[in-house]
Amino acid sequence: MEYNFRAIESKWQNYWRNHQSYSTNIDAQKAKYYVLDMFPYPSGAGLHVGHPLGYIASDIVARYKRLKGFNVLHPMGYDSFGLPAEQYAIQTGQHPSITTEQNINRYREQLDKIGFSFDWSREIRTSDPSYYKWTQWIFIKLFHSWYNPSTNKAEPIETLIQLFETKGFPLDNNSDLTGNIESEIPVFSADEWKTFGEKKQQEILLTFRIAYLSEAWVNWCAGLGTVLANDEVKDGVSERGGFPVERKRMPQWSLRITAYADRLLKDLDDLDWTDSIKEAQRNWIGKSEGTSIRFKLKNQNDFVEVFTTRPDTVFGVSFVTIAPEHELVDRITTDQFRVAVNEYITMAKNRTERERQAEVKRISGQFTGAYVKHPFTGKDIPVWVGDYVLAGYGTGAVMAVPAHDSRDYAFAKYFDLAIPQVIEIPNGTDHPGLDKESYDEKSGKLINSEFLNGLDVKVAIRKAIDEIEKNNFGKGRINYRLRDAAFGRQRYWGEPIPIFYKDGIPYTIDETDLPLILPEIDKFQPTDDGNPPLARAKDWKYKGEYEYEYTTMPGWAGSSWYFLRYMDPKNDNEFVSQEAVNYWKNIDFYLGGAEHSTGHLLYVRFWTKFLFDLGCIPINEPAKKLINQGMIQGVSAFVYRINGENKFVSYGLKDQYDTTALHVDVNITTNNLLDINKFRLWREENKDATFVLENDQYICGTEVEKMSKSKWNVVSPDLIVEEYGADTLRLYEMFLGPLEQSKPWSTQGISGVHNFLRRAWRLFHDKEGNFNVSDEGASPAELKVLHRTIKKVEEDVERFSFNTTISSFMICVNDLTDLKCNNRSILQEFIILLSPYAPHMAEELWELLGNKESINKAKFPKLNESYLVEDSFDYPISINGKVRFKMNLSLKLSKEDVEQTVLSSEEIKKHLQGSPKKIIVVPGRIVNVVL
RNA sequence: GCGCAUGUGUCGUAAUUGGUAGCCGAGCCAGACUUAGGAUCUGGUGCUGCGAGGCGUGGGGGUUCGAGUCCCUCCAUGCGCACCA
Repeated sequence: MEYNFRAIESKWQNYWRNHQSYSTNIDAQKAKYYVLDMFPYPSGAGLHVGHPLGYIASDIVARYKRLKGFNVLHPMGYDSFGLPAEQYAIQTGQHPSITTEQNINRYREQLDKIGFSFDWSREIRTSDPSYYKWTQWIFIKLFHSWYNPSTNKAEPIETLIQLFETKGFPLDNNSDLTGNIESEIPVFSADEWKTFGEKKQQEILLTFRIAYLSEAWVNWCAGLGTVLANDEVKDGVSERGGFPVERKRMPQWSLRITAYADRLLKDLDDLDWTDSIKEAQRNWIGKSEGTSIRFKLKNQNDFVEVFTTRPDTVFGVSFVTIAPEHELVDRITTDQFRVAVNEYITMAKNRTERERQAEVKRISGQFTGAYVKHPFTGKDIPVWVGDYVLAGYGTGAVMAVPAHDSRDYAFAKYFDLAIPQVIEIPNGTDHPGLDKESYDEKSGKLINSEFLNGLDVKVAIRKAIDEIEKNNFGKGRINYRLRDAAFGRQRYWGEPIPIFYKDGIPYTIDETDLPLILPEIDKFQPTDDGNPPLARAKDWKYKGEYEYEYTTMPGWAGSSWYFLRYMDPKNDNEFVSQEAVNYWKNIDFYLGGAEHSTGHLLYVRFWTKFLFDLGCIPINEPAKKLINQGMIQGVSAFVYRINGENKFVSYGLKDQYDTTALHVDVNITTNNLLDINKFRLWREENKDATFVLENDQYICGTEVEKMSKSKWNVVSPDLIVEEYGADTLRLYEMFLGPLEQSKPWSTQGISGVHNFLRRAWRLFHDKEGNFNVSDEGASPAELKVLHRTIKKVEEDVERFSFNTTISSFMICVNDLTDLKCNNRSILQEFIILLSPYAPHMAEELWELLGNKESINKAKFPKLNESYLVEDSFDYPISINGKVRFKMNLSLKLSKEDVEQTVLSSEEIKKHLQGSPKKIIVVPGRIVNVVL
């Protein structure tokens, strides 16, 4: 019987389903292992061959760990709230839940065909009320918590109220409570606090909550009609849809992730994640240490506070620049300059983010007419407004040191401002001089700087901070680039925020009223008066009386804690039971795309730390080990239409005509050759197309691009499964190259792995195709092949190198075929090794070998190194003609003999039997001697 | 501009601690078998040279008895951040 993958694969997929082979329960007797894939958003395009890449790798790890005796949690679910389903609803009126349901069914069908060992009894969907009930529950916790800087963790808001009741505000310890708080909090005493009414108290508390509502600058995307978080904006346009994004000030729910900035940064060190992801997160958090300095305004009892990392250059300040949005602008501008300043600010505000970024090189600014006093010299320093200063970073104001900062330099040159030098440019640098560009390096000796003169930059920085703090001009300060995360979306298809308003103050709904179900509405657009779609819901009031919050949670809310829910997905009383989370703890192996590095992966760490602080879970990081699978790109195919004609010219001849390149569906091409009949049927307008061929063929042009429906380069795994089987797909995707590398999809070489499976199958069958294994004892050669493979497979899986494992399998099968091996025990162990990679075929052969239980209950073979000993001599040697000689310890000499013996190469030769052709000389290592 | 990653035959790649570079697969060449299959099997295949040999891991330099691997520098590609003070 030939290897009939179709029959085998459907047989075993049914078996696994009917026997619930992969459902998992807590088992205190066994060590746990948690393998998790980043769950997909179920898009309308279905799975393409890129999706399964990571799922196959994680499935191999899950199956391998089961064979190793671990209790493996390997769940799957759907991140099913999101924009595309809603955009589709706006266009067609079809409810997003219907679209989502359809897409999920299609995903499931496709996933099932690949033979994954997911525990589907634990499936979750973020859009399911039984799931988002707990997302809302966590939001309520976030609302009722504040970040206590002196304990450095989140605490119930009651502990803050207690502090207010006993000490008032600010608190007497030196912890910088306001460092993370944007709004200005008035000073009040404990007694005053008690006299404040409910409304005033709630307003004050709101500014401290981890989930808080405030007037804030947001990324407003008019195209999507919603606010976006920083990581959802790329190059000034929305990541979804590519619509322009502008800055806008509006009331906005935010999560105080900035309170966790330092912990998010520090704890990266202990994570086994790739450097690039950790670096991306470090950059995103953007910690910088510096100093705040207050510059007193001339003729006014107020000051401009700046942030700088270069306090050493304080004597080089020639002006101060503040952001156009800065609250001081209006107050300090003199009448003489008011018109010009207002004009400038209007211009700056009307530019979109994209325009602003595109025009980085263009310098603009306006003098306000105001002056500040230099803190040390008392000299007058002009104050300018400039949009190169960002309102959202630091204090929104900078002390400009044009001689030693390139941006200040450009500004000073443009407006012809002074450029005083305070650092000597060291000899030997190729700096062209201060009349050409600024000197930004952090090295050199200070000059023209009073008490800093003669000091080296690094020393001067410390000295400057000391002096600034001593004179109370400012203080050392740590700044983060990270911004609090915008949490409300003016959209329908998301979790309703469990908030209602009473007297204009937000309150959380009672936990017993959860979940707050997403109400039905008839249209998905915003209302005519600009409210989010939820405002359309009829009779939707809390307790029939209070208005609900109309914005919904962002896409990343549900995914920020889903790994916990898998542990206990059906629990109606808790988001996860203590028993479950204490057993499963964190993810042992997390796999997903690198595109989530500053989004999901930061948020899930944030929520985990928050839940840890409140004592809800015993872990403070979600995943110790993370691997990012590379993207599988599509290879797009192009046809070239002669302009103005319905005539297409083959790739090699296209330059002789005036043509337009058009994407063509890659599924109607084979090896870049266009199937002309299919092309004519593909689209109505192609029916009468004519062609200019080369060698009677139409050759398509190609280009590697992201796999996407619009580029017609999507290859579905279904076709591969249909033609070659799921096991071949699994093997091939792993064989393509290192998991983490991106690569274009190509089926060149798929026959190689397919043939490998057929050859493996043939090991178990005689020439006539009858199942045939022998019960004779295994030969030493066969044992050697087997154990070499065991060793390699084990090492490779442990270091997540799957492509090399497959080479080892191929070598193993080649060797066993050469040895004409049909030994039962050898083949049985081999098939266990193979089972994580090609589970269907492994199950079938396992059954033919007479085993009653599924192969996933088998034990991973034990390695016996003694079968691996080489029969050749092993030697190292030689430094500068003098030769230290080392011998394979299993042969003649002891370790001590080896390390003490010093011989010439002639002498080595004497020690060797026969006369070696070549000796490879290696101090301290063992290498072959070629005889 | 800053940061991170990558660079090896015709192609995908391998070489776990510095130790015979190119395993495994694809492609190509030759042959065997054949009910002609997109089958199977055998041999060959880094470059160069008739040959012994020489040269070869993006370029240049260094450390080392020995470098694809470590260090410096430059180049190219990909990704991330970007007027972040």
